Amino acid sequence: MNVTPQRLAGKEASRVDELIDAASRLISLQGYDRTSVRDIAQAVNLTSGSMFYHFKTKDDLLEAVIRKGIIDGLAFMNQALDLAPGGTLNRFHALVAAHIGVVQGELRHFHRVWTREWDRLQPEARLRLRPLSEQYRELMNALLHSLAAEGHLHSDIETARHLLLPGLNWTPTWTSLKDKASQATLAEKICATVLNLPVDAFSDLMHAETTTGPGHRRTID
Amino acid sequence: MNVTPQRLAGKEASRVDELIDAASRLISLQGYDRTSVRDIAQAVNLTSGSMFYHFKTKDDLLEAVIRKGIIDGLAFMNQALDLAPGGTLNRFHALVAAHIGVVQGELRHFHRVWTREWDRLQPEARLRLRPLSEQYRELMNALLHSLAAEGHLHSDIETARHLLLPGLNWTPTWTSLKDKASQATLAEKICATVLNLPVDAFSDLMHAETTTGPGHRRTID
DNA sequence: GTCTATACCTGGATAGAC
DNA sequence: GTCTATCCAGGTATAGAC
Repeated sequence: MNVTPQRLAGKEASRVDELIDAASRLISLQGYDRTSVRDIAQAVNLTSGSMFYHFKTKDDLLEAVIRKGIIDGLAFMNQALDLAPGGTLNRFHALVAAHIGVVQGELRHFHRVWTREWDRLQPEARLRLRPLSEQYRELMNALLHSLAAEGHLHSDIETARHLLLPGLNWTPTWTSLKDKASQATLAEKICATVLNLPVDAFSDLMHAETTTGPGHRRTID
Repeated sequence: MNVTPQRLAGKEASRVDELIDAASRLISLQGYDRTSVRDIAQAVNLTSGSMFYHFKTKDDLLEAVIRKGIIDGLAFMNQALDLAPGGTLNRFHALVAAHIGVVQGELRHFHRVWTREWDRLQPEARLRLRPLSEQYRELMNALLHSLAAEGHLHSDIETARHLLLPGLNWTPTWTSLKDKASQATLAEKICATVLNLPVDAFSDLMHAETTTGPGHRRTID
């Protein structure tokens, strides 16, 4: 909403952006309460006093971190969907892989702050961010509906989402996958699990779909 | 391990127990860092100074809370398994329902502290508690293996557990179920989802098993 | 065992010089 | 915009009386 103080001139990240970045990293690693304003300011070579020029309170900074996390995450997910081959199974896999990318990749600190510190937010801040996070969840929801419509998913959709998302968000506690390839592999395993299939069976189904499938995206050319 | 100061005489909970109880509630609601020793002490009509007679540090109290949470949770789960009718699907449902009971019932504050504050523990404390929490996870693991052996579960077992447990633990964020009946209903929905079945189909399968099933528990009488 | 008093520290936030 | 200096609230933990 607000234009950054130094009228977003060239390329160098504004102080606000640097602060948001450093805060995401430190809060993700130490937790909000254990991360002092002094810590964060120091990380970008500022003194604590100067931080309050850019953010009125520490809580405001937290909100900014989470907002950026959701927005960047959404962009990442949408981009993955745009690049995904047609066919519901392929798109499902792409979305799951993308979410794993968010949770394990460069956005991982933002995402962890989002999920772990969400209820440290002031109630009004939660209200402001809610529509954004709904959008995120809705992406997954839509795909689960498609899976059901095409007869792949037989269970209750809400319940499936309630198992899938926390499970995905929790993956960093038992594995750490920085590269896209291993993220895609994990995504296959998880997609297969949601459909109660062996991984190979899911793989085959998915690839079959790309070449001969219902082709929601196939052009007629 | 240690006998409580007042040689565990009659029935009244010792001070230590009261403190652990109050701490679990407050920490669950406010988070560890935002809950002061003064808060906790006051909740059981003590002054902060007196608390340090029972626990050397605040960290020790946190460890005690989590330890009790795991131990009581284990007891609850084992009891549920003992009472469950024979048949793997029934036992699976009983275990899932029991875990929901832990997460949503009287032990919910303990469980939340366990999952949310685990990484605030000192590394040595984590090491001490690890064997206990492994035991808990192993209960679910064993049942997923049985499900696979009997041809109900086709996906990778580890992955299934990695989806199931966080999903279960996260239920309080979207629903609050205090009574056993609605907990059992939710458990059915979740079991069905793990097997990618409509709820009714799972229900039928499960009840069929009780009357005619493979009967691991049926006696020959 | 529990209280009171207090030492000691670190946190968020502000004021005013530059 | 950033720094320095500072205020003040609140935290953990200890000492010693009762």
